[in-house]
Amino acid sequence: MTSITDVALLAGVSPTTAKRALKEPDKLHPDTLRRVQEAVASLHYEPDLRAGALRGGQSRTVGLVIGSILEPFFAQLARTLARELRRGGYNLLISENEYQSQTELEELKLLYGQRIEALILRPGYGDDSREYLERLRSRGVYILQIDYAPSDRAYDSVQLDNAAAMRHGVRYLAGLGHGRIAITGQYDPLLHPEGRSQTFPAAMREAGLNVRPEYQRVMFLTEENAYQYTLDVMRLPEPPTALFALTGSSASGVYRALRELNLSVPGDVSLLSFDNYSWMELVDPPIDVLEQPVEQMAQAAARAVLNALSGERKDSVQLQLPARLIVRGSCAPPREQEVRACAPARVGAGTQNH
Amino acid sequence: MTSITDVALLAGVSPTTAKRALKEPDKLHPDTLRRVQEAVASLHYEPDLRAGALRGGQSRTVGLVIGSILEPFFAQLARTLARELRRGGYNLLISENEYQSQTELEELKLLYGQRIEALILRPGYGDDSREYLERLRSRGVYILQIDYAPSDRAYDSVQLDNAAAMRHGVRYLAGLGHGRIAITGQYDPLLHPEGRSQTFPAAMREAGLNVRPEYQRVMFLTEENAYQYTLDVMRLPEPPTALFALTGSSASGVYRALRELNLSVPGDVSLLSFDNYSWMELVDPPIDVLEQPVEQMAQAAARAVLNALSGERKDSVQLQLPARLIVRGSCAPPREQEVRACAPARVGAGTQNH
DNA sequence: TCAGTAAATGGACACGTGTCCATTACTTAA
DNA sequence: TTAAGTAATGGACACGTGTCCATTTACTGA
Repeated sequence: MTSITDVALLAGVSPTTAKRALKEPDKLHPDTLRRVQEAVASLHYEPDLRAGALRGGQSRTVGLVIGSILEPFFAQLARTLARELRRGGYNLLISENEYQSQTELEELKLLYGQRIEALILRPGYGDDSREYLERLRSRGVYILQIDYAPSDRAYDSVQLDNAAAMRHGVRYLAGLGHGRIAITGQYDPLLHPEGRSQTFPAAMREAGLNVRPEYQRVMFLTEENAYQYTLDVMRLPEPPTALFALTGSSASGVYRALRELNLSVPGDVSLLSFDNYSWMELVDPPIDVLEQPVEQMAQAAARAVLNALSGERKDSVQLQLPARLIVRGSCAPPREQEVRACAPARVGAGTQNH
Repeated sequence: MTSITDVALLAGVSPTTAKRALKEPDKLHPDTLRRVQEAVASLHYEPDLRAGALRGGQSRTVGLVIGSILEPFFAQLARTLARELRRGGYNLLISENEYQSQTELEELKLLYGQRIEALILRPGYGDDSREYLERLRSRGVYILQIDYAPSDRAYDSVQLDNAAAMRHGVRYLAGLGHGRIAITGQYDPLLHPEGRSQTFPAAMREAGLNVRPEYQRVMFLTEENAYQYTLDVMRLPEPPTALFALTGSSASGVYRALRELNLSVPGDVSLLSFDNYSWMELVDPPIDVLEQPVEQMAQAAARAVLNALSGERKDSVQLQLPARLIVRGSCAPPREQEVRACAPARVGAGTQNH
């Protein structure tokens, strides 16, 4: 392992001088500088960043914990974050928690083992990891929640305005005449913490609608779970007239199940989804979506981290970005008999809607 | 920053003893062990892995350079690799090269700055990075190529049997009667190095078909490029009767362009794609694919790396896994007039086919 | 020529860990 | 009681870097 000492030896100078040739070349005599540079070149010397970080006390490293790298939303987030942070001189360590608090804690410990300076986290939030986060913060790690943040505003956060998006989505479906709306997942503070299902009941109430207990199921946000859920819920005596997928990959599972059940969209059931993935405009009908401003979120997050680490500003960051509804054709009014079936609820709702 | 020294001080023992409480607890007197453990708990001490790695000379870190984390194939690869390597006690650093040799070199340098012990690489391969790889190897970094490897077998590799897959795909299309086949990208050793377009001409020759120069274009494997390519090539006087997408996200771009051109699949043009993404069976018609055994590739790669790092075996690894053709309905014989139009070529081919 | 100053270089140490070897305390056998 | 052996603990150093301060060299002006 060639080190700066080897370079110094070859160039016939002290290690300090050799180091200066790399960091402050203008402080060296031109001849010395040249000699050292030649030695560096001939030995192909490259500094050990870990050693430097150890001495300097700063790792120049940021940790990222996301739900799943297979979800394109997170993949794009990770890519942009990595790019922006690198531009600011930081490396990004990526790990997954599968939305589960269980695996989260050990991921966090591993990251702290690398002495990350900041942590960008899609929280899964068991009590354990919650306590650990607090410890991280007390050690000086800047913590930024992304994609979801509990209501207590304990840490900075960048996320979609989930409540508004849910309101928007539910109002859109209710406006078409839907009363029996089901979402692919139910909020649970431990097992399924996220801001969409959490605000679903309120959004329904505002639209004058009720959440049907038989549509509720706590589950992780995977395609497979959404598939199974759809199969089950569409076989109920009174199936939903509209399905609302909380993530893009959930939508894929929903769609697959509907196909298998030979149900037409939007004839038999309407479909609305979060995220705007490119395949969603390729299916027939193309899917109505609530698009997240991913790029914008990632850049805002990167900026918040770089700001915090440069020690410039101390004001709390609580960013909520708006979703954009894109209508393509997967949502339509429910069939006549369905409308009649749930008319009472809807009529009562009509006055409160808006 | 609390270190083992702080723990030792609090427990009233030497740093060496304190360390032993963590690594070789059975060598300590029970009382001492307890005292140290209490100190560790009350200080919430967690070792600095970087410092340990520095002293031990081993970083327990593996680097991964892939084309794009947005390509689900790579995302799944990264996930499984991370999981398997972690099980073996290694961390995975992920970075992207966008299939370009230009950005690759600086990614590699940053990774070596972290003193990775092994490198798993989807090579982009400029001359610069090629030389740098050789240097990495001479420094003891184990190098494994993934998804693509030049024919020189310079390093270990795990990849799809691209030549066989291309043969399979072309033969399938030719068997349906297609003569004008276009692939979404053309091999170029510098700008577009990958094993599919590289072996396309040979596969066509074997089927007795010619590669049309007007279908050839060097381009990165992005959805957008595939989209633009499809628009252009389908507007030629003699457009292809079958499109062969080299990656799953390319297929998405192709599909979008075909929709925009109001071309029906497989009526106007057939579509075959690499990768098997879940949306591909949701579109109408569902897409015929050559599926890669992603999971298997990732596990083989992880095994190769762990073996090499444990110093057990030294035999070269040159793994080529087979693709699986899944027929769903996006490929069909070309229209009558098309068949007639390219009949001469095809008839000549018929005798050589098989 | 000499003092004074700036430029150029070198030495010692610290970061937090792991390893090697030395030291002390305690047990066992003759 | 003593020597030998083992258990338990401590001290010194090294990994490769960055920082601080000391030292040497070159240059300027009177």
